[in-house]
Amino acid sequence: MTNDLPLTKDMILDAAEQVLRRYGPDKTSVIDIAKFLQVSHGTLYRHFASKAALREAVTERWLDKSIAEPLQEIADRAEGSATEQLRLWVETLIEKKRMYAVDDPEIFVMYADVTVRIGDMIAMHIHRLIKQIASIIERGMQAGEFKPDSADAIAKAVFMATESFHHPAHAHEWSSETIDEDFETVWRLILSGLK
Amino acid sequence: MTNDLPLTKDMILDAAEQVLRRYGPDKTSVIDIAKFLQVSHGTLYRHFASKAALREAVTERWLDKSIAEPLQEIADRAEGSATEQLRLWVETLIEKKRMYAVDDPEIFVMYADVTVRIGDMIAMHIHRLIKQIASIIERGMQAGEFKPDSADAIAKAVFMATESFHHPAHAHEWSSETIDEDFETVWRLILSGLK
DNA sequence: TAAATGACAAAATAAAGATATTGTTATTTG
DNA sequence: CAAATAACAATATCTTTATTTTGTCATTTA
Repeated sequence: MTNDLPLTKDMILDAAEQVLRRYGPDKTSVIDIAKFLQVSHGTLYRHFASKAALREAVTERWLDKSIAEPLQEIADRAEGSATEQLRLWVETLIEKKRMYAVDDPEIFVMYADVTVRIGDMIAMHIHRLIKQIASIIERGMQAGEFKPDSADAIAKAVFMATESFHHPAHAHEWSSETIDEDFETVWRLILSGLK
Repeated sequence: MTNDLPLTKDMILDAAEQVLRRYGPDKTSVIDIAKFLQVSHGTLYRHFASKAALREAVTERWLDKSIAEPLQEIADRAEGSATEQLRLWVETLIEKKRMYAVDDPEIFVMYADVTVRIGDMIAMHIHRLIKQIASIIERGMQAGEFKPDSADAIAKAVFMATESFHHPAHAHEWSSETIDEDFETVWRLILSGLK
């Protein structure tokens, strides 16, 4: 088809994300995405093995740029109190999840969907986040701010102990009136375990 | 119908539970349950407002006798270390959930189902469990074993911080090889917050 | 000749009609 | 007359068929 080529993976992902957002995950076909790009749908199979693979790629890219990267920026700051840094990191994770659940429901649903079936991709995403926490905790331990221990194990525990506040299966609880004070109490509990 | 009457709510719940267990939640109709009891299906509507109400009642009774009551027994013990008692209580909760997820999958699915939609009934069940934790923590505080604080708030925090290990949405994670050490680390984190 | 196409089979989804279930109530029965 | 029934309407589920979508691949195009 006469068109501004070449067609890249990223162009397809951009198109897929837009169409997915407009029609929702249930109603978008790969033909819809191909139409949007003005190519034949067969072409997309040259770039992605299956519709599922395409959806996964959209979700993965979204997780990276919307969640992991902004958090990485926080985790990389190597000055000031690790306690405050850790708190900011977890608060930001929670805030972003809450925000996207409301503001970007179609993509959030796709993410929640792959999460409950725990795909490889989600496992890697979570692993990356836990590594970020570990790096903050490690710094806090070296500064004598946190008591010495296995940073990796503690990081995973911090992630798990706060799952009520960021795991998509609990999204319906996030509209509770007491959710913020609940987090506050959990946080105090966790924090005194670190000190 | 010529039968050993009268028909009680509990008889219906017994029958419903058996039929539900045999056919699974998707495949059992109220006609199936009525057949099992050798009564007309209309009769069941004399005792329960709807099929949903009947299913809820089955789930509620199961939660009470399989989860809340055994835990109540542990929470009521007023001797020995509150630390150990709290640990036993939480371990028992986790162990029972894991066990029923495998051994009683049909009922567990019904329970998981009403949980994600957080019905009133589940909210009450959770409230009851948190009260049990609070009573243990209160005793620990009075004995000087835990530092003084709002027992109710802390109890909720303990419940929430351990949800990865007992909330049905996380059931698929329970087969992880590291689940026990993960819990161990979370528990240490929480416990030092109590002391 | 690398990339896209279009024609095709297989699989999934949608639509329509038939069947079964849920829920109500007037009637029956012990 | 209290409790169960049986007949009924409204809803939901299943079944069958038609349509669409997914995925493959031989052919075309730049």
